[in-house]
Amino acid sequence: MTQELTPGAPTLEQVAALAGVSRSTVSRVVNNSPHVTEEAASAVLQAIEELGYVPNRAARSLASRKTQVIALVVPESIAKVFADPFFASVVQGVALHLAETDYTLNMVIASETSPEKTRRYLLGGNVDGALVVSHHSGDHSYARLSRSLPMVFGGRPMHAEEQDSFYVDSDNVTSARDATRHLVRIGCRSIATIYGPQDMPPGFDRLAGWRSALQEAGLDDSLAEAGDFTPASGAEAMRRLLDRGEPIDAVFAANDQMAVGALSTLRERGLAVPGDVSLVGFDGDSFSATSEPPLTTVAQPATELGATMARVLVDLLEGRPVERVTIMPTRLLVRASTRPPQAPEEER
Amino acid sequence: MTQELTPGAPTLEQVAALAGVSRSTVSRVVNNSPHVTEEAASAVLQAIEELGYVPNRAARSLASRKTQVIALVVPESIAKVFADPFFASVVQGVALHLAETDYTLNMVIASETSPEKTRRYLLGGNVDGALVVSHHSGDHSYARLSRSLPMVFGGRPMHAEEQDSFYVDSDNVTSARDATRHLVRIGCRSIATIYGPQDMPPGFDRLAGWRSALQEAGLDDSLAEAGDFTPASGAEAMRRLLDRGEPIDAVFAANDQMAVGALSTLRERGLAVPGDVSLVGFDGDSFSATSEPPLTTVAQPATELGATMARVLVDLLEGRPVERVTIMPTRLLVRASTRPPQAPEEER
DNA sequence: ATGAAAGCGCTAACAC
DNA sequence: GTGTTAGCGCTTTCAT
Repeated sequence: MTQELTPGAPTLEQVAALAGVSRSTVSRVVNNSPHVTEEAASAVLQAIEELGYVPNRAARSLASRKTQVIALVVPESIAKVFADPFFASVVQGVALHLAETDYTLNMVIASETSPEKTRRYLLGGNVDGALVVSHHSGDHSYARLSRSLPMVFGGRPMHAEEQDSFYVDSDNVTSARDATRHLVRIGCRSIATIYGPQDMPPGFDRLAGWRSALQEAGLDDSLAEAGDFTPASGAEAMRRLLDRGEPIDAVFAANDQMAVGALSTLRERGLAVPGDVSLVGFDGDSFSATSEPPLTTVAQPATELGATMARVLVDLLEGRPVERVTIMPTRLLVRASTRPPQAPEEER
Repeated sequence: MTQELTPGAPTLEQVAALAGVSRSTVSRVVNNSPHVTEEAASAVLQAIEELGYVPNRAARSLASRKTQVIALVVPESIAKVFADPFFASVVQGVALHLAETDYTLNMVIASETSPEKTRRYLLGGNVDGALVVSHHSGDHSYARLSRSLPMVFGGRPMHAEEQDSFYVDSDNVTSARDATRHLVRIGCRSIATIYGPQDMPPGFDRLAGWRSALQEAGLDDSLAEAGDFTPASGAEAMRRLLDRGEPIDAVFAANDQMAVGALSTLRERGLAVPGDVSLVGFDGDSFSATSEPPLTTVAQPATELGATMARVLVDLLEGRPVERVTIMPTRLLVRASTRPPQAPEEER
C-alpha cells in the first residue's frame, strides 16, 4: 500500500470553474497555446495561482501519449564504479540541462544479468527517450532499441552495426595523438602507453592515437601494457613496463586513474616525474589535479558532454534537426608531470 | 512534438481477450492478487508473454493514484560539485536499491533560485516520496514538505524544527572523536583541525567530535581553521594553521578532499607526513586512497547509506514499520598518513 | 473467483 | 477563440 495523492490536489476542472471558463481553455493556457484571449488567459493564470494548481503528470501523459520523461541508462557495471568522476560529471551535465526543460530525468540501472527487464521498461512507454552512458561494448543491445525509441549515446558505439545511432563523444583519437605528439615535441623518445580495455572505444581509440603519433614520428610503438582504467591496474602495468628493462622516458596513460597508479610505481622504483619520466593522463578529473605532481592530461568536457547528450535527445524529441554525431573538443592541460621542452622544436 | 508511444503497444484489454478472461482478472494477475485461479492466472501469464505486454505506467498511476516513483532531490549547489565521490556513492546506493524494487528513481535538481518549482513538483503528485541528499542547511524548506510527502534525508537535519523528519546519517560526532582519540593515542599532542562549514551538520558534528576528544585528553583545542570541503580550501586552511607559528604534530581534516589539500601545503612547507605531522581525513573516498601517502581516514559507508535511505523510504511507503533515525557505523581506516604509536598507550 | 461499470485528470479533435 | 465530447489504459468497487 503506497502513498495516497494529496487528497485536495486541485484539478484542472476546479481551475476552470474558478476562472469561469471551460477545461479546454485551461488546458490551452497550461500548454501555452496561442489561441486564447489575454483576458481568459490571465483569469486562468490567476485561478491557477490561487489554487496552487499543478497538472497531474499521469493524466497528462495518458491523454497525450507522451511521458516527458527521459531515461538515463546506466549499465550496472558502471554504477559499481560510480565513483568515476568523469561519469559523475556526465550525469551532472545531463541533469543540469534537463532541469531547464520540461523533461524529467529517470535514472535506470541496467541490470546486466537481465537486460530484458531494462528493454521492457524502455519500450513499455515509460519514457520518451533514453540516454545511455557507458564505456562498454555492452551497448549493442540498447543500440537495437534505437529503432523504436529515440536514444542518444555517450561515447561512440563500438560496433559498426551501431554506427547509425546518435552519439556524442570526446575526440579520443585526435587528443591521444596530440598528447603523444606533445611528448615527442618536448624531446621524449621512448614513449610507453598504459592502454585501456580494447573492447571499449576510449580504450581502443586512445591506443590508436598514441600509436599514430609514434608512427608519424618514426618511433617505437611496442612499449604498451594493458590496464582496466583503475589506479591499481595502472600501477601493475607500469611495473610490467619497467620490468621489460628497456629505457622509458615518457608514459601516456589512457586515463588519469591509471596514470596515478603508474605514478606510485614510478616513485616506488625511484624514478622521478618528470625528471626521469614524463607522464600524461587522460580525462582531466580530480585525480589528475590532486596528484603529486599534478598530471599533464587531456581534459574532457564531461559536464558539457552530458549536457550535449541531453540537448541532442530533446531536440530529437521535439522534432528539431539534429546532428547524428557530435564530437566534443578536448584540451591538453600541460601541468607538472611532463618536463619542459628539451630544445625548441618546430612549432607546427 | 514528442515521441509517440509504440503504436501497437499491447494493452491489458488485448491480454484479456487472448486469455479469454476479463480485464479485471488480468489486472489481478498483474498485481498478484491471491484471488485468481491457477488456470486463469497461467492463461493470463501466457498471453502476457505472447504479446510482450507491459503495463502502462501513466494509466496505472492515474487509476491507482500512486506513481511508483521516488524523487532523488539534489540541491543545485551539490550538483555543481557532483564530482564529490561521497555523494556519487550515495546516489549509486539509492539507485542500486531501488532497482530491486518496483520504484523508479527520478533525479531532480533543486534549483536554489526558485525552490518553489521543486516544491510544486514534489507536491504535484508526481512522486510517491522523496529522498533528499544534501550537506546543507538548505534542508529546511524541504523538511516542511515532510508533512505532505514521505521523505527521507541523507544526513541529519541541521535544525531542531526538523528533528522529526526521517533520516539516515553517518555517526559523525563519534567517528570524529574516535579519529582524534587515535591521534592522541599515537602520541600527538598538538592536534589541529580543518573543519567544514558550521551550517552543515557534517561540518559541525566533526568539529564537535574533534573538540570533545581533545577536551577529554586535556589538550589545547584552539588549533582550528575553516575550510569549505574543497581541496583548495584545505590547502589554505593548512597555511593559516602553520602561519600561526605554533607547533602542530597532527591534523584532523573534516573530509578527505581538504586533507589532500592540507597535504600539498605540508609538502610545500617541507613538512613530512607522517614524520612531522600525522594527518587524518574523513570519508574514505578515492582522494584518500590515491594520495601520497594514502590517508588514514574515517570511512563512511556511502553506498550503504544511500541504499538504506531508499529502503527506509520504501518501507515507509509500503506501510512497514520504520525507525525514524538510522545511524550508519563508520570505520577508522589506519593508513600511512599517521605515524605508528610513539609508545604503547593504554588500550581502552 | 470473476466480470461489469465507473471513473482517475487530462488532451485532442471537433463543432460552434 | 472557446466549449463539447470522447477517450487514453488501467484500477477498483460492486455484484454475482
